[in-house]
Amino acid sequence: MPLGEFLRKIYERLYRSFGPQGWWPAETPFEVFVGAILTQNTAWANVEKAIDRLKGRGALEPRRIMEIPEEELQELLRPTGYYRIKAKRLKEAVEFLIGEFGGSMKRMAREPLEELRPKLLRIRGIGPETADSILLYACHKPIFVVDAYTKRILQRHGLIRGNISYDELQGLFMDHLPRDVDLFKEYHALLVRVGKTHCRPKPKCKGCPLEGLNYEQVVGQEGEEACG
DNA sequence: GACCAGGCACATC
DNA sequence: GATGTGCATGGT
Repeated sequence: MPLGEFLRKIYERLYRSFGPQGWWPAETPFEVFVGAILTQNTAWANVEKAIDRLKGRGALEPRRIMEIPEEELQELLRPTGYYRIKAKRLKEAVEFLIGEFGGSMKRMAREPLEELRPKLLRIRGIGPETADSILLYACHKPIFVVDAYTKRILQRHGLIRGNISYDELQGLFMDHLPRDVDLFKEYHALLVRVGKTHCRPKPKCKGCPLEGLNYEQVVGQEGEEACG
């Protein structure tokens, strides 16, 4: 079975089971920008607390972020963990946004993907997943977001080995699926959705919509350990 | 109390 | 290029 067909099969099962996820959970593109940084290795519930604190201060806009003293910003971000480093990272990222695009997410989104992605990656604190989250969910660019769940799920279902790189894994989706923004948004959100419920480090395969799906079996090779 | 969460930078081999 | 470590709170 071609890889693209298998990837579509996964998507179909997830979508049928969970429905549209409507990602990213944010009111504005700038909120996506901030959330993408704050959620690094952090439970989303804790990110929401920090976002609410920023909103409560009317601080969820580029220039206000820059005005807040760093120690104060640290306190606002405390619930997300890594709050000292995140306060610094957030300021650096917002500084870039203001310097490059006058603080306008709309203007940033007008920049072509091929030019914008390298610029984001040059910011300290923004790695591939954070950059791609911003590109896809705030700028609506056709790029696939890879995260820990993506890797774990595909590994458990026999598509990849554990030593695959971010770029390779991203290419796997982008080379075998139509480059459709809405599809990419929904697909990543669904992977996180199934990951949270079933594909933890300790698998909870009961009731998982992907149960029994294994690429190695499908293509008739020696079966690696399937999920379930 | 251990384990985990929608990573990333930096050092070292 | 692969591997190891620091960063830190809050939920299960």
